[in-house]
Order: sequence, then structure tokens, then C-alpha cells
Amino acid sequence: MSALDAIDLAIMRTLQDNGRISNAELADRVGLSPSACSRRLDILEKNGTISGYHARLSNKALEYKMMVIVHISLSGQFAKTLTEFETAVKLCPNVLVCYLMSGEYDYILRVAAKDLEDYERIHRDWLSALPHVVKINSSFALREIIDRPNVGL
Amino acid sequence: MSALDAIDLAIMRTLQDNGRISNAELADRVGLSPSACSRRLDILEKNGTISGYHARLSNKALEYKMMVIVHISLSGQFAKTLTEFETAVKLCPNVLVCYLMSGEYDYILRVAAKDLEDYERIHRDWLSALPHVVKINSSFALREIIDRPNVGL
DNA sequence: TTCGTCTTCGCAAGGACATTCCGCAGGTTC
DNA sequence: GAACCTGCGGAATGTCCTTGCGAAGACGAA
Repeated sequence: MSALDAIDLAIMRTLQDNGRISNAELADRVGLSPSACSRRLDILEKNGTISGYHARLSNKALEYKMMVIVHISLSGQFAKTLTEFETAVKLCPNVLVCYLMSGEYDYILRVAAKDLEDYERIHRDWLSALPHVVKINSSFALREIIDRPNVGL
Repeated sequence: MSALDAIDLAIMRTLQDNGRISNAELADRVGLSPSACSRRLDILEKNGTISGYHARLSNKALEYKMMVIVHISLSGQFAKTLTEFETAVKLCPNVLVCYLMSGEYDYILRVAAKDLEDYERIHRDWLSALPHVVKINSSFALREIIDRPNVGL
């Protein structure tokens, strides 16, 4: 895998903000001919530098108005305990993000819900059912300030 | 804005996972002619249901190997205090997510860094420089379990 | 029922686009 | 200098996107 040069970065930066523009326009923006641009993009996709393209859906339109940050503690840190918890948490479609953490809590989750009633259902049917959990702490987001898909290059 | 029917949801679901396929293939997958599909997609984009398309860049390739969750408390909850903090935090390119929260802390941030040294720089140059902050608590992610762009439909 | 309207479909056409091949230029190695 | 490698632009061809148009179904009012 060769190093990324300035044009590669320009391609990535452009597609990061506007992932569905045509190859012709992409080429124009980064100052390359369409053929050269197509070749470089092909390489970036094949070697995994660009790992995919995703439509961003409006949470408002989908009526997911509520974002909840959930801190979770488990009963132990044994490998089997962690694996079982992680296998279970992956099945919940409302969990957008889950990290194993250092510090006070074992896991931190970002959960999307339509409203309080919906979150009550998620909490009851999914979160409370996760194995080895000894403590769940839900914090509700009052307002979204930033939500970027990637680091600004 | 009319309600979303099953075909609209199929379009959204498809583009959520594969945001750069051609309109012809999209039409094929959702069982519509290309023209009808193009028209529906146009509506979904114009009314904001689909708010954008983003290339997902490999954090590995970009060498962002470290994810940090930062809890922040401010010196007060006055509107002016919050506004000044939010204006400042938006400028830091490493902050991927920022929410105003209920509960113990005022804000929660998700910060991407290349390594510990890089995070030390971000903490020193950006986070510590944010106005009205009285407490910063950084928790490091040990492992990523889930990172979805949207709720599974 | 019957008519008018509204919506959304499929089809067709022409203009734009993606991809591949080819030749060229610049740099490197022997 | 010659052989080689890399990455570019231009041209060709097959595909795709878009727009206009007519038809079919849903729905409400007369």
C-alpha cells in the first residue's frame, strides 16, 4: 500500500462531505482527469482506505428524536463475561455505538430512541436483558452540538 | 411531506449500507424502474429525509487509533456560558460528537486521536482552552464493539 | 356508477457519465 | 543512452441519468 499523497487526501476529503457526486465532478474538484481520478479512487477503495459509503438519514424524519448515553458496569472482567455481553449487545438495533472503556464504567453505549416511551421499551427489553450487568446509568442528551462522521482532515 | 412507504424505506436501507451504487442498481434492488427510483430519491434528498452521503474512511489508514470519551462540567448553566462553550468546541476538528447532557456532567464529547501523544496535544491546545470549563474527565476506549452510522431499520 | 383529479408508474430518447485501452512524459536504474 | 516504471490525459464504447409523456390505479363528489 503506497502512501497517500495530497490528491488522495483531496479525494477522501471531498467524498467524506459529498459521497455521491459523480466521478467526473470529483475529478474536476481535485484537479484530475476523470480517468486518473477513477483509477485512484479504485485503489483507495480496494486497499480499504475508503471502507464504504453511507447515506445519512435524518433522525428527525425517522422520528428518532432522543439520544441516550448509557454507562454500564459488569459483574467481572473475565473474557467470557465480556464476550457474552458483547455478543448480546450487538443484536440491539438501537445501539449505535458501544465501546469497552477504561475507568469507572466497563462499557459506554449510544442509544437512539423515538421518545421516552420507546426508550423505556429498549431499556426493559434489551438493556436490562444484557448478561452480567450490575449497573446501568442512562443520561439523556438535551441537545446535539456536533455529530461528524469523521475527523476533519 | 408525505409519509414514507415500504419502497422509500427500502431505498433508505439500501443507501445506508451502500451509498454509492448507481441509480440503476438501486432501482433494481428495490424493484422499481430507474426513472421512478430516481424521482423518489430526489424527493427524499430534497425534503431532508436523506441528509447527505459520506465516505467512511478507515481510521486505521488515517492512523486515528484512539477514541476518547470526555465528560465536561461548566461553571454554570447560563445561556451565554453554554453558547460560548459550544461555539468554541465546534472549532476542534478532533471532536466527532458533542451533546449537551442531563445528569452529572454538562457535556459529553467523543474525540478521535492518533495516539496518546496526539491526545495530549488535543487536551492541552483545545479542551483545556474551552471557556467556562471546571472539570474534564477523559475515558479511553479499549475496544470498539459497535459503530453504526444509523439505527438498523 | 361515472367522472375528474391526483399520484406514480413504465417507457423512450438524447445527453452525460464510467471505464478501459493506448500512447506519452518524467524520473530512476543499470 | 536504453530499458523500465509510474502516473497522466485523450479517445472510444457501452452504460447510466434525466426528462417528457402517456397509462393505470386510488379516491372523492356528483
